[in-house]
Amino acid sequence: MATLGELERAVMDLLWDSTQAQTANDLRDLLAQSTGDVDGKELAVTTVLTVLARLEKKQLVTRERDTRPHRYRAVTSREEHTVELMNEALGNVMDREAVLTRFIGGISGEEAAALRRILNENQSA
Amino acid sequence: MATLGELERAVMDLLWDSTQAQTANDLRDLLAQSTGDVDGKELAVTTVLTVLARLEKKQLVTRERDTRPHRYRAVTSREEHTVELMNEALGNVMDREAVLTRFIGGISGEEAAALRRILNENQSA
DNA sequence: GCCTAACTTCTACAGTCCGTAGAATAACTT
DNA sequence: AAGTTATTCTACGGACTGTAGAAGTTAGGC
Repeated sequence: MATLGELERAVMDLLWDSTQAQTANDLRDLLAQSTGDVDGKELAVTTVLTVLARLEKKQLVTRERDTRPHRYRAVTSREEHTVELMNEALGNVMDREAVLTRFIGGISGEEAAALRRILNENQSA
Repeated sequence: MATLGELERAVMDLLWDSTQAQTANDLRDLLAQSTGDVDGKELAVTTVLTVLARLEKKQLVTRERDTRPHRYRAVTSREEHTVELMNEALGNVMDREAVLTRFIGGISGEEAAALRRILNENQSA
């Protein structure tokens, strides 16, 4: 699935956090703000466009080509994407159960409880 | 955690599949065989050594420096490594429960059953 | 109908990572 | 000491990422 670079990741985070489709200019401004640091660094808009084009090629974003400033949106939710990553990690392994056992051993009691709930719901469905 | 290249991954797979620590020469031979293809391509041993050095820097392998041909072994099991990857993927997300819900939706009934078992064991422990 | 301002695409370059391996160096063996 | 075997250094090409200027395109104003 190819891992994301830092800026690519930042852009995806912005797209995931907004249901609206965003223009490159919007994203550039949001990036300038969201860098926590007060360094108000503004990227060139072409930089953002390049990154968006690459994300589009990776099929992580789509763009509306009919509106004039093109508008971009994430193809899948952050959660869906995360699940894909998890499955990708799991993909190479033969003993999936062993992995899941360890994985569960590491999650919080709350989450374990949630998992139990989820599993039981699915079971009865 | 940095994603592995193809050769790095192949080397890790060999190390994970053998409890014995392996020398670079052993690994070179194993790689030549395990490439499925009959192309018996043998890498230069220095290539294998370079990759091992990089994996060591990434803290995925350790080497015994006292034996003369150094011997290399994986630091963690494949399963442990996979869990780390999964947690890394999960790390950026706020709504972990949503991810886990989707994740579970995608696994087989068998695995779901195994999960239930595991969760219940851990609960009573 | 043409011009300008806004927008998009093309091209480019430096930095990092990976596959690959020769050259140089170090360590045994006899 | 010389030869053999193993390790480290150095290097290079290709891919990917951050970055952005240059060139091309489009739509609305005059």
